[in-house]
Amino acid sequence: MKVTINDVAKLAGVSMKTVSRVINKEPSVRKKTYDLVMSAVNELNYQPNIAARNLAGTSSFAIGLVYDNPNAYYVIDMQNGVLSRCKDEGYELVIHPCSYLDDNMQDEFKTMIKRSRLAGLVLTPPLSEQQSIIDMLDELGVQYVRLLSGRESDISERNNCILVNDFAAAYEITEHLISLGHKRIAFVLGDKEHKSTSERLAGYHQALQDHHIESSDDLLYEGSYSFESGVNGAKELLKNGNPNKITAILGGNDEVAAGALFAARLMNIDIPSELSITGFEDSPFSRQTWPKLTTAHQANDVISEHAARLLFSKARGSRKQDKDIKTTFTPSIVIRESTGPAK
Amino acid sequence: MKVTINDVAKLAGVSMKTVSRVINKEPSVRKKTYDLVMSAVNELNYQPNIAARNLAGTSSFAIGLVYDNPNAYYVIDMQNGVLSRCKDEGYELVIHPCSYLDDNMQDEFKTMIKRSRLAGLVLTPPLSEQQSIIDMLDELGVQYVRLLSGRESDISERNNCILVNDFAAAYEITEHLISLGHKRIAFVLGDKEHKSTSERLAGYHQALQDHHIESSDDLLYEGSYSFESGVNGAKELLKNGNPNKITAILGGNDEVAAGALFAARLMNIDIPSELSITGFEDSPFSRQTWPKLTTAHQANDVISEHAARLLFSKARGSRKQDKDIKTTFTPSIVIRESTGPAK
DNA sequence: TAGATAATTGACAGCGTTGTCATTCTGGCA
DNA sequence: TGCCAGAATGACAACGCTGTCAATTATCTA
Repeated sequence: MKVTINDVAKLAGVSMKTVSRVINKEPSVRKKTYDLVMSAVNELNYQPNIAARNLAGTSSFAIGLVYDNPNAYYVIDMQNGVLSRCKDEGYELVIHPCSYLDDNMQDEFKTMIKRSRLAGLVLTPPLSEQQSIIDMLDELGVQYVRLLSGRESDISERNNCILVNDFAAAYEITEHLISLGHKRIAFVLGDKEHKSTSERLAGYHQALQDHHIESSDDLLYEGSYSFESGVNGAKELLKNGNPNKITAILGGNDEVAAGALFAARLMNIDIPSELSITGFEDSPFSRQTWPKLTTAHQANDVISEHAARLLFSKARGSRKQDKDIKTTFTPSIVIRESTGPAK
Repeated sequence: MKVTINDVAKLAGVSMKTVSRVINKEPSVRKKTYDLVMSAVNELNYQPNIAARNLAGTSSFAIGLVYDNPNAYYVIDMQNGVLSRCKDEGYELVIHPCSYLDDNMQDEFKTMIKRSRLAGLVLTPPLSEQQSIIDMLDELGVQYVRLLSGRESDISERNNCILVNDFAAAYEITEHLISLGHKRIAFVLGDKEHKSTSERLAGYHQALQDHHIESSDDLLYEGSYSFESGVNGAKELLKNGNPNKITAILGGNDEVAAGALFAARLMNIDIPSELSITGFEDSPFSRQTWPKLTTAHQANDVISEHAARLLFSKARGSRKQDKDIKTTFTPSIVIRESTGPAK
């Protein structure tokens, strides 16, 4: 019934260990031997037993994806990206959602890691930004790759980070609005603990400054990355102070932008003739609102796939960086119907 | 550094096997011994090694979640539900997305199962409806629980199914519309291969019949469970034949309903004064459209958690059904702003 | 209280790999 | 041809747990 490495060895007329070498692509196996073993593997349709490999080997054949993000689209994309890489490498993926606000989390997390002896971890924001987590992982000696919002320049330990340049994305979006004649551009910010929030804000500020438009704090709403926050932020921004002056709103992400759109509807403000709204990320969301959102495309599945690549490359202990691995991603603007000329 | 079962045994002054019994909650361990072992476990902060358990034991400490569903909200909910149960039971979750249209899928699937020797599988629709998959699993002797759309009566092998009564949900939604005075109620159906589609259609028909409203094929649009399908379906239904007569549209699910809403906007049709629209599932979607959707609430996380419960209970080989496990779920209507009196 | 039955515990051999280290080839060079 | 370094292979002991079955202890019955 179940085929073991011994069966393959017997059929190929070599030792167990040689089969092991072949399936692990270890060097110093003669081509002839390699082919011999492989044909036995195929003939018997041999599948190495993961549990045994995990037990016997120094590291396991599974990596973990750790996230604390309520956005379903985001998580799924991340997951699929990592998963596709895992499949290619013959690894398993262990999913670990965890709330970084939860005090027990760190313990539980530690337990999880000890139990499953993962080969490595992919950390997504905002968890990837938590120094306490990083410290713990370093202490435990666990490999990890962090997905971070940032620019190439400002991260020191580049070799285990994948960067998303939210600064550039925000700059581009803001510039797009400016080119449409907007001057009073508001921003409904995401959670302020998230690095992406400050990066996007910085990009926005830089664009304004470069175009000699003065920024003002009453154009900012400190919200969170949620639909509701978008609703509330837009309501607040549009009612307060100089309602008529604001001609464009940057949503912290697509959900926020969708919320802003919702609020505009409530207030009978037409989009885009009276107000332009933009998002970030280009989640399916942005194509399902009315009107469709101008946003910055961020291929989360591709990004996470590269994170997994990097992790495997590190796990293999290859010193030199794999050329196929891209470690910096810059979202690019997608112009749809939610933005138009300033009136 | 790493604590093994032997360390615990030594500290507790019992044999390895007794520790094993304790951590596996096997019967016939004296209370005193149990406490002794447990305190040793706690003192050493012992974590059983999953790989070793998997290798030594007859079945592994991991279950799989298999899905083929493009809906991120759906998948995430399912995943979280199963995950929360896994955590309680000390199991790992292996995620396995797979396209049921793909010919290689079945092979790949088989490989995956052989590799990881999962304790069981949770199958979500539409995969759970594929007879070929079921046959394969039976042949392989793999435990599984199916999530299915259906009524209690019509499933024979009840003991490994969790049912969602889409019939009742559709009936209730349709009745709601009828009570608002609607007579020409259209339905943008989901993928016709999905059981949920036929169940919802049947519930709709039954409600119409019970209220002596005649149904007609030109009130039906055969689409799929996507936003685009909702857009196209609504366009088609509202332009064709008797455009003015249709006063309500049932969306096959929330995405479809959101699409229909989008189409209505395009056609300058006001919701709900000119047209009522409803969804299914009560995904976050339904609260983020304008206006918010009347829909049927379906707690996918709770449902999948129960699926996992059932799976574990079966894996444990308990003959009698665990009383805590609910195997039938009936979504209940949530009335929001997308439905109103027929004009 | 003896004897029998049931409950509890332990010894030990795997589970299917990989790591270590010893052994056997191979080809190159004197 | 003979010798040697280095490449290729193999033998065997882990890895940390659970299953099996035997040994021990507690409990019950007459």
